[in-house]
Amino acid sequence: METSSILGYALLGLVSQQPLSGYDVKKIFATTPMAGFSDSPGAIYPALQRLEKAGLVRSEVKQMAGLRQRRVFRITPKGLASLKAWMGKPITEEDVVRRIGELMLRFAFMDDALGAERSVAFLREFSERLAEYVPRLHEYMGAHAAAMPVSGRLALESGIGEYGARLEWAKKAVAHYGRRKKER
Amino acid sequence: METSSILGYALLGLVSQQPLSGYDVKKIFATTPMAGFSDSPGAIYPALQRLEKAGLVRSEVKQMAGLRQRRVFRITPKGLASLKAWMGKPITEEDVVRRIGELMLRFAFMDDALGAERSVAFLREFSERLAEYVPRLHEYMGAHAAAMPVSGRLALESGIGEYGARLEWAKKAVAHYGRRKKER
DNA sequence: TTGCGCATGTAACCAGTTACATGATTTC
DNA sequence: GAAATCATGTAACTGGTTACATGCGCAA
Repeated sequence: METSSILGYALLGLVSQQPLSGYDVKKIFATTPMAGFSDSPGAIYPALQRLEKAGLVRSEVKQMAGLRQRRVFRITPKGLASLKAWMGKPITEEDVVRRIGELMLRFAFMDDALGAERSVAFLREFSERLAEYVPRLHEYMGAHAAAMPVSGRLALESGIGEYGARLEWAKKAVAHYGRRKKER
Repeated sequence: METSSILGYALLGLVSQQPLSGYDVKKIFATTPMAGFSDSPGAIYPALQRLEKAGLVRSEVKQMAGLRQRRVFRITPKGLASLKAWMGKPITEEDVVRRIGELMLRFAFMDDALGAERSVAFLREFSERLAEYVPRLHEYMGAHAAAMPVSGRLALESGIGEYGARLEWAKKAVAHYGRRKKER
């Protein structure tokens, strides 16, 4: 199974929802809260080319009325399979500690790609991992606070706060899905 | 003024507090919440070499009693100047949107390197930028929530929650410095 | 007619990843 | 004496950054 970079999966996720040109992607990265990704053409176009070479997306040139030509990318079955495999991987502690951004990205397209049930399962697993990790951060703080420089300690507090916010969010999100299910 | 990568500044910050070997750094990245940085030798040793070539750190080989030799790095005046310049840069909205991790890193060594006053100034500026950005995220949510996929909307909510946590933290941190000042 | 937004791409460079390689010292 | 840990490094590869290059269509 082909694996991609984070950017690759972000692109795969985007084109899984709707066909997009490189320029569309550029606008998304430049103007929506999907920041963190570079909106430079030197990042986006080669990444799309790599995905196409790997058979995960395919493109066709369209010239629309009046406008100049655009190369529009859409996901292939193989691409969708790769996206789903990436999303469906179990969540490790390493993921939580070092790749939290990737986890959020995995979730961001999940409802469309894997459905509500798998999304809730992801959120529960995510909560579990967070619920294990947050106390570990507190312990670390307790053990080392005295030896740490002031701003280092504060920065760690910030990190703990962020992880706490993620945990709270995950619980709320599970509850949200619970309500939606009942409503049907 | 030499500029470095994020990793470069992280190393500079660490060796500004105490002399460290590459292996010490490796341990820090592997075992403390200073995660996000790779603890692989292929990242750390070349980065230290680059810093030395740029004159920002210097190293000497020490053989300690019984132990095998270690190459210990310490910061140079030029390195300290570079670190301070990086920390002291004004905080842009771009920083808040796309480089929030770098901002936290800038702060993490700030008290030692620039002192309490500059640290508080940084926190205030940080709070301001966040206080501008968080409402913008809420507006975006209000305007686009209906058109967004479920998990996309939830992921955005998570992002908003994280930024909110950072803002709360920054306010608390300013207050913390305020108390410390009074105590003296 | 100048300039901006749309739209796509390439090329040189650099830094980080992964994997490999080596050898000393300590611990079981 | 085997295994784990200490400790430092290199090399091939890959992907992202920065900068450059091009050209269309539209509006002032």
